[in-house]
This record gives sequence, C-alpha cells and structure tokens, in this order.
Amino acid sequence: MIQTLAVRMFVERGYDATTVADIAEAAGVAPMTVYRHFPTKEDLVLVDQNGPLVAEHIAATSPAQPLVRRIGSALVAAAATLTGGARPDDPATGDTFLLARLQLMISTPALRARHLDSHYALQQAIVDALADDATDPDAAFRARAAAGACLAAMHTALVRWAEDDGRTELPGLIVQALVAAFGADAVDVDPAG
Amino acid sequence: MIQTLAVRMFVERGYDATTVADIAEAAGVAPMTVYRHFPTKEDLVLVDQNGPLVAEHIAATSPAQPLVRRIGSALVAAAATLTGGARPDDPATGDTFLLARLQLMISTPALRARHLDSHYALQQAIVDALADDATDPDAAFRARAAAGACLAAMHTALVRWAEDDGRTELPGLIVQALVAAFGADAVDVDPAG
DNA sequence: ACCTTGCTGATAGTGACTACCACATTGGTA
DNA sequence: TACCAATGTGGTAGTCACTATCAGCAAGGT
Repeated sequence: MIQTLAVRMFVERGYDATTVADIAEAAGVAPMTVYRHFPTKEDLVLVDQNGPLVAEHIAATSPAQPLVRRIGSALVAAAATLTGGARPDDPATGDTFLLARLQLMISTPALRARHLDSHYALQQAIVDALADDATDPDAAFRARAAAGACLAAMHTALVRWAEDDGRTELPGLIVQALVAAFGADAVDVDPAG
Repeated sequence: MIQTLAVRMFVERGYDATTVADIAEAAGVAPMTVYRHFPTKEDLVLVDQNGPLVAEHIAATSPAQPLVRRIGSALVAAAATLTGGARPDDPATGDTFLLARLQLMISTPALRARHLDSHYALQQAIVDALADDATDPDAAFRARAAAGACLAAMHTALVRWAEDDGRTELPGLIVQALVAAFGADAVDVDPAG
C-alpha cells in the first residue's frame, strides 16, 4: 500500500518535511489519488481499526465484574492479539510497523493530537459494547468515565512501549498502568502476559 | 482582546466558516497581527493556563494519600476555583466564556484533538508537582498513568458539563466521574462542591 | 459493440501559515 | 532637540494541505 511507503518516508525525512506530493511522486501516483484513499495527511499514519477488536473482547467479559476490570482486561487482551499475531503476508501488521507508527504519533504534535482524538471513537465503541442498560444516562456517564480512564492508562503504557522501542511486552505494561491507576485488586490478572 | 471576538464569531458563524482574515478585519487589525499573538487559529480558543493552578492544589495535598486521591481532589479544587471565581473586570473569565470555549472545543474536531493534546502538558505538570521521588522511573510511570486516568475522567465530566450548558456544578460532576472510574473510597469528599 | 461502475488524473481554486522586509511608536540618553 | 534601541504593526509573496469540478479509462456484464 501507499501507507507503508508514507510511514517509511515520514520516519526517514520527518513528518512535516515530507509533503503529500513527495509521497505521491514516490508511489508513482498523482497527489489526488493519495487524497482519495486517505482524506488527510494524518490518516496516512492513523489507521486504528481496533475498535471492533476491543468490543469483541469486551463482550467476552462477565457483566458481573466491575466496569474497569472488564474494560482493562479487554484492552490487555486486544493488545496481546495485536502485538502477538504478526501475519508475515501483510506488512501492515507486525510489531515494527505498529511501533514505527506509534513513535510517529507520539513525537509529531499534529499526529499526537489526532491520535488522542481517535480515543473518542474507541471510548464510544467500548461504551456501546458494555451497553447493559443503555437507557440510563447516568450509567452511560459512568461507563464513559471508566472507559476514558482506562484508555488513558493504556495510552501511558503505549508511550512507555514506544520509548522502549517495543522491547517490553505491551500487555504487561498495560497491566502495570492499570494497576497504578486503579489498584491491584481492580485488574484481572488472568489474561495478562 | 482579539480572542473574545474570535470566540464569539466562531460560535455565531462556525469555526471552519470563520477565516482568520475575517477575525482580523472585524478586530480592525491585519491578519499578521493575529498570527503574532496566536500562533495558530486553534490557539484562539485553546488558552489553557490552569497547569500552575492544578500544580498548586497538588502541592497542597498530603503525600501520604494515594496518587489518584491527591490528583482527583486537586482537579476538583481547581475546577471550583475556575467556575466559582468570576472576575467581572475580565471578560476572559466567568462561566459563560469558559462554557462557550469548551463547547467549541468539543464540537469541532480540530479543536477537540488539540484540546486533548493539551492534557499532555497538564499531565506532565501534575507529574512534576507530585515529584516526591523523581529519580525512580517506575514511580514516574505510575504517576503518569494515574494522572492520565484522572484527567480522562475529568474530561468526561467536562463533556457532560458542556452538554448540560453548565447547569450542573462542575466540581460535583468531576467527583462523580472520579467515583465511577476509581471507586467511592478513592475520592476525597472533603473539598467537593 | 454498448453501457455502467469505479478508479484515476489534471486544473484551479481556498485558506492556514511562514518567511522577509519596512514602518511607526515608545522610552531612555545625551 | 537629536539619536537609538526595542517593540508592535503592516505588506508581499510564497508553501502546502485540501477541495471542487471535470475528463479519461479500464473492467465487467448484457
């Protein structure tokens, strides 16, 4: 895809120093073609489609457990799926590509902002996946607060993971962040790596 | 200030539909003058200078308490200071201006992203204010995780406050969000409004 | 052969933002 | 009064992300 080329160029030459025209030229297409597949330049790096993945793991948790525990274990499990399962046929998966994108997102202000904003969509996906009693607005508020806090803890772990160049196991880092924020008894240690 | 005019125009005509040239013309200055005071168009709305305020409240908490309790009570106290203390001589303070800016930030994607990114700086300010043992990198990681989670919970409360047009007391909403995320025993009810 | 569909390309714009340079005002000094 | 540095302001021209509109163009079905 065009995307892998773009990420490589961003890493080598810097995000701001690489224009969309440069990428298009290197890919052998017209600049307009790039915009057709990626509405903005930032979307060349931000392709988070793990909302459904997290929702799936949420649905697999027991509704009897507290909110933070359900969300936290789902995030850990989703991270284990993402980092563990590298398919060699698809260059868009695998830790190195994930890591390069994440380091770009953290170091580039514009990307960092949009990445944090993407947590909005993920937060909503989590709230929808929880939706036991969707009618109560107060329950929805509590779910939003819990999901946002869990995502923020996970993000701290992601930053740490990127700083370590992925040498530490990501699911373990997420567990540590969750424990730091919510306490040891609020985290499910079963699926932790 | 130019800023109050800009916010008013953004509210009336929409953020994207209002150009910097429009604001400059309405303010009777050249477009370059606007850029001199506000490096980007987004900065016309995003003037969060409450990092020192939160840090001050953090410093007033007891280091013996758990991290989340210290941060949470500081955020609640800071919110009480911001919403309660409207100085009539300064139009940049007061709930209505704060509310208008917040509603802009939430409804406009570009502003929402930058606003979330501004939490990065606030998170760092909190970590620095906590800095009991600044040498231990693991303690810093835990502080970052706790601060990020608390800020996310506060942000959920901010969204709710904006949705309610500020009719609910903001400090109380933050307490509710903190309780939802961290449990009732993790929140200090003393300074809550 | 014919037509629809969907991907692609070119042109010409808008608007945010950034050089670079020139002008005006202020305030202190002699 | 004359001189000078500092600071706020304005103009011009340019880059770049992004959009709107129109024109091919290849694939596939009938």
